[in-house]
Amino acid sequence: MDKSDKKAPSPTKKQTEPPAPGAVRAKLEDVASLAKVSLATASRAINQPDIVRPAIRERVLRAVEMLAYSPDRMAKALSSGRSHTVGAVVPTLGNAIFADGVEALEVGLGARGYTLILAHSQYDPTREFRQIRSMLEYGVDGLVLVGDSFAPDVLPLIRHHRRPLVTSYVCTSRQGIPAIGIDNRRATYGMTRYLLELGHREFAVIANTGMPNDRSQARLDGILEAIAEEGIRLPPDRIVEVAQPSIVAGREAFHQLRAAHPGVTAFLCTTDAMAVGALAEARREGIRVPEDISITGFDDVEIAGETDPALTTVRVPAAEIGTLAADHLIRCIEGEPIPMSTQLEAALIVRGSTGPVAAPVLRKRRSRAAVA
Amino acid sequence: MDKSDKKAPSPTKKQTEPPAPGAVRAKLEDVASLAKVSLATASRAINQPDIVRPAIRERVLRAVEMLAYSPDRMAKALSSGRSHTVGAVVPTLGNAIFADGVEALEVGLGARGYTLILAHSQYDPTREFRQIRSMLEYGVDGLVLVGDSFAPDVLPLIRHHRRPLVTSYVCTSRQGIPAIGIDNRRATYGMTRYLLELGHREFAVIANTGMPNDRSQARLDGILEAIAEEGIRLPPDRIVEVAQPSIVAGREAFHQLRAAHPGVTAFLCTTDAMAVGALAEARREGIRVPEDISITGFDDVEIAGETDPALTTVRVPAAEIGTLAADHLIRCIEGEPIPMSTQLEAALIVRGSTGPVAAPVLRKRRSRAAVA
DNA sequence: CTGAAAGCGCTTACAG
DNA sequence: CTGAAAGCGCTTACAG
Repeated sequence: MDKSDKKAPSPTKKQTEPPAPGAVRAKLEDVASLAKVSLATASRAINQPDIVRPAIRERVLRAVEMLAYSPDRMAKALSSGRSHTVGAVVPTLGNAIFADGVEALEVGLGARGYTLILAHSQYDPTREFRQIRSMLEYGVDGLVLVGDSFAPDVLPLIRHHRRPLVTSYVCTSRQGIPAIGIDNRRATYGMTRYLLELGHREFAVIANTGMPNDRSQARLDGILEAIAEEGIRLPPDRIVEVAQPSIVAGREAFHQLRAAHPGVTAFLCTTDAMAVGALAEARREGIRVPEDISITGFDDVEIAGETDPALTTVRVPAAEIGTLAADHLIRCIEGEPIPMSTQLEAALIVRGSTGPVAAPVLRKRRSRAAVA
Repeated sequence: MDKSDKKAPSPTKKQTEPPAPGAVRAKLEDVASLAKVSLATASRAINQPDIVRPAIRERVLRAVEMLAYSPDRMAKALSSGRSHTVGAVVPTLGNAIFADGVEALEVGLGARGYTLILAHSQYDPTREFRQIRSMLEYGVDGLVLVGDSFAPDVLPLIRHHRRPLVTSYVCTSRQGIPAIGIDNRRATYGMTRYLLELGHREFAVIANTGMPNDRSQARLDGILEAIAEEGIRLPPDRIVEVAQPSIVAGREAFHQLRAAHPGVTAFLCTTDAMAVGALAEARREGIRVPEDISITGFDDVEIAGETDPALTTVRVPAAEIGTLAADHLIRCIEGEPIPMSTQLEAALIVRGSTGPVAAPVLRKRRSRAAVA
């Protein structure tokens, strides 16, 4: 019954380390019999300590120690109906706001005994649907998603499995999903107003709306709304829609926009990565920022503060989103009420890449408008 | 027994979509009775189709369709002893090489029916240990880790659970773990030889070895080895060790090194992020790159190709590492043999941030050395 | 507060 | 090729 059939593996073995390598993993039954209690009591001593007499509890806990017992979570999940698992599907880990959000989510989940199951959709709704279905089959206790638009079957499927759901990076949902995030539209609206006050009237936008992306769409809408109030409309050829928000995509889009519309003074990007690319391309073409043109980003990733000039952008509180998503989802899983809408601040971060519009540009404006 | 107790939810309901929202999730037993076969046969028709008579198989599969049956993976795991789950713990998602690696890992796993359980350790061995233990309790079928140095109890624990293990971002392990990655030491050795051939003799290093990090340590060693062959030694104050490989950390380290050692002509960073910071700081201080000094990175993340000048660096094939890690681990789980060491190419990418050492610098060299 | 027993939803020898 | 039954390792009413 003891390890006497094994020679002492090493003379340094004296702490509570895993039992002999050959030993088989202990199960609750082993704990129970070693502690001379029933299975039920052993289970209770571990999971609801207060409900069992101290003396017995101690005996069980000691047995747990001795056997290096760790519960089989699959069995636990099957019998209790709860897997203590949460699924998250994000568009990509390549964008720091998602990487940071996922990190915070994992920490928040882990702190409360939940395990994270992660997948990324690459902005593809079909992939996203499959990931979600797979997680549901897996038995996740809840789901955190991104945004508010999904493949048509997604929500019915989740409801069918009766699993709570939380969405993130947006602050409201039209589909009745609790949301934790920012108001993307309002953020770019504010950003654009700031540019208008600086005197800008000629705008162009680089948006990663090439793939379904309601956050970027909302950002684009916020821009259009703000300039519309000043009577400015943006012809379609002043908006470049890219699929992946990369630096290179930003660089190319900027090059194209600048060539077609040399009179534009303000280039708004719906993502920092694209703005970094635009900035790099402007430098390469000898265009001075912010003297000749202004460029803005969105996200406030680390590099945004380190470019030359540093980028004016909007801060997305990614870690906070992840932390709150974990908290709200767990509360939801455990039957507590949570707010349907949690709006976090999306601060406008003004740095060196934006400035007052240069006087001469105003002259060009009318002629360009005529061309369009 | 049928859904006649519910009014038709909507007139558009005709495809194979989830059953009425109120319907309870079907289990294998429901499938079996609908198909008029035993539980065992239903199970076989789904999991080992070839072993069951075609007519019956069809009947079962039709029942699966009708009931929108999806197996309970927890139950499956408990009874089969395999969870079809793989755990991965990486230092952080903040570095693109890990984000990309995890993405590829997840894709590779998903393609073969495995689910990814993810955690990050923030370079903390104690956290890593806890994550691993939690995953093992969880019942993962295998583990992918990073590097070759772990908290002392990690390997015994994994062995105790008899779970296969693969490590990544290094190409060999002294602990007998199958490894998939690059030869970090050799990569910086090559990089340094290249700088030596350019005429550099005064070096400084910014390394993220502030936290345990055998990859960065190996990179540092490669540098020291190469210069040692030329009879050059690096005094400790020419090496700045930072904990987190951030842009800001690189900036500060560069500032400090440059102030203390103005004669240094080559600054090697063990990470692109730090090199980007160093580059930015050099620009701010009016130091020309590569005319006055050379700066190198490691990783070849996207931004490395977009700085001005673009960064000379080493390419880490992160996606390939993730893909191979998935493949090898699954093969290992399924009892197939795999190579113990898989070395991927770590190409030296020469770009604009490095150049021949400037003549005048050679003059300064001796006096500076005297100062040190 | 404790125990005997049923049950979670599957898989898989073991017989037929 | 198919079925009846045991079993995976826990939890949890239900009695005492």
